[in-house]
Amino acid sequence: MSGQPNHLSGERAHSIGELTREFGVTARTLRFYEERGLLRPRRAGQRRLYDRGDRTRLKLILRGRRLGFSLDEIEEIVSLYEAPQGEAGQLQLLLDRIAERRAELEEKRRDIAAVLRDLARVEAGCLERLDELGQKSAGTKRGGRA
Amino acid sequence: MSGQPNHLSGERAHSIGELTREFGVTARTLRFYEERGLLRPRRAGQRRLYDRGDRTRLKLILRGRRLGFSLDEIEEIVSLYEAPQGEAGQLQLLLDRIAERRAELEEKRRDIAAVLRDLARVEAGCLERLDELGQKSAGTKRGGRA
DNA sequence: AATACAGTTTACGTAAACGTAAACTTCTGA
DNA sequence: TCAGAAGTTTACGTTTACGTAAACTGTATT
Repeated sequence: MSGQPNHLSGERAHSIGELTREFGVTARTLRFYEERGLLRPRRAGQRRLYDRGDRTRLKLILRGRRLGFSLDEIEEIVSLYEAPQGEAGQLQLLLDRIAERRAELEEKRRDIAAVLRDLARVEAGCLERLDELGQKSAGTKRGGRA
Repeated sequence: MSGQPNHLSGERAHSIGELTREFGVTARTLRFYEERGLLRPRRAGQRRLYDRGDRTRLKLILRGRRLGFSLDEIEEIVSLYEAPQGEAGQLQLLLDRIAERRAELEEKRRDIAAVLRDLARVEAGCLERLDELGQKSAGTKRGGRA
């Protein structure tokens, strides 16, 4: 008899202020996401109460944001997670959309690899150059003459 | 005696139209990037001419864009590639900035891994469900009796 | 009762990254 | 010579993702 309604199991719900501190976003942002339909915290009177599910969703949202997805895209991605378990046709559509997203993500991954590689090259050049400088000035700095 | 000025070596320069087709961006975008200082094509009269260096920069820009970096950030990253070979202090600063960017990129990489993992889970659920459906309707569809 | 604090709604403001329209030039082929 | 294509500048418009200010509510503390 373990219930689904999270607010009945022993999970503390969080205020909007707690959420802002925990995730480093402003209250405005959380309200905006709610207005967009990305979050649906329940209410205690007027006050918003965020349970574990809301926090999970928020994590997903912020993850998508860091990856440069628009809120529309994020909505789509998050909705994939909470798919309605439809019939065969729906499932196939879902699989297709998953495949699309996967392709995008893998492109991003390649992009990241490329940038990291480039940065490594620049870094190597830097270190080499620093080494040269170290050679030349050996004796004239810190290690002077004693 | 191989010169640096690219337009002197045997490299064809490209018009703005060619660039738009090659990279799938609009002319407005290219002009905007130039206005922002991200690109500096030379001119033949009024017309812009993009050489290999410009195309390389554009690739970097678009890569950054796909990763969700702002144009400001992209400018910073691209500028790392064309560092001025300064003295020790400058080099150290450059190394620091490279480290920062690397950290960001690695966070993005983890984010991507997480989303891919989640998508894989959803996909597995889908396939399982599809399989169940396939079992139940076996015989009543396409594979009838024959 | 007064003050403070956290939260609420409503609404206008804004920065980034272009889109779009207007009016003009420059070259090229018929 | 003239139409059409490709390019140019100038300038205002648009979307996204919030920021910010105003005015109000509820609860707790002094």
